[in-house]
Amino acid sequence: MPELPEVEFCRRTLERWTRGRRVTGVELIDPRSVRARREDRPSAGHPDGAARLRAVVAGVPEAPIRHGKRLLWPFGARALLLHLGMTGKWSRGERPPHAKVGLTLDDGAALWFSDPRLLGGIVPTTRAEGEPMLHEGLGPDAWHDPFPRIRGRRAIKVALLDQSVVAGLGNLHAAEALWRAGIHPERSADDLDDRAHAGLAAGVRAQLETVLGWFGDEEHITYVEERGAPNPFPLYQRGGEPCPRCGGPIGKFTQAGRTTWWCPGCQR
DNA sequence: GACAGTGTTTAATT
DNA sequence: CAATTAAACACTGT
Repeated sequence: MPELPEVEFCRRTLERWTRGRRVTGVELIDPRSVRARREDRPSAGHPDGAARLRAVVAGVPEAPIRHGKRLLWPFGARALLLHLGMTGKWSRGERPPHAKVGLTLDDGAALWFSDPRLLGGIVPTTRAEGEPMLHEGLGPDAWHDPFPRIRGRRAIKVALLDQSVVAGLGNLHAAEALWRAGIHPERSADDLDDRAHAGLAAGVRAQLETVLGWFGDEEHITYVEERGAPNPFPLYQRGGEPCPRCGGPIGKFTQAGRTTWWCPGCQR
């Protein structure tokens, strides 16, 4: 369930699973997961998805490239644009529930794309067309690129969720980054001085670095994903619990239709 | 049964 | 024009 660190982990695992391999089999289990255009909704599955998918993976798989939450996975001259949506996941081994696409490799391994809510998708395209699709409408990558000076009257948390401002942050990590920076989620971007902006950039970097560090380079079970795994976040789904920094109760409210968790004691 | 949920797009509204 | 809200997508878990 992916924001930038989870998508980056997905990128690394796909690269590791397929380096030096070829795809020998493709199974399109649910045609709704393959789209003709990036912005298409699940109800508009690609009319010729299976054939287009097969044509792409006939090439030699290369390392996927990430920008924000999108991945471009080149296979020679063709490529797949991947988005995980809310519940998309690539796994290896046993076929998971809600598997939408299966790939068989020449080492016998099976790779699966599963996505119960169908908010993710796969767009078969060419490398040439995929490159602009990877970046279209997105601001600088929150991890690789210099953090932008955010402007506007909007609440800073809402601006952080706007992928055209900065690409890769989602509801969870945006809230945690603001907590790290000690900034109130409803402050407007224009209201932040240079010092607060620098703190925000540092908070985002620290948040992403921390979560990327949890994954490391090896195959790991991810936190919230495993049912019953402990929640490692100080704020996420912890309304009413004490803030680990100031001890005050964590609060939550709604912004732009999403739940914002925050600490009234240490976010000004 | 009701509702929230690590996402994105489009339309409607203020 | 800037910004917000609602709805849609489809399904699981509480």
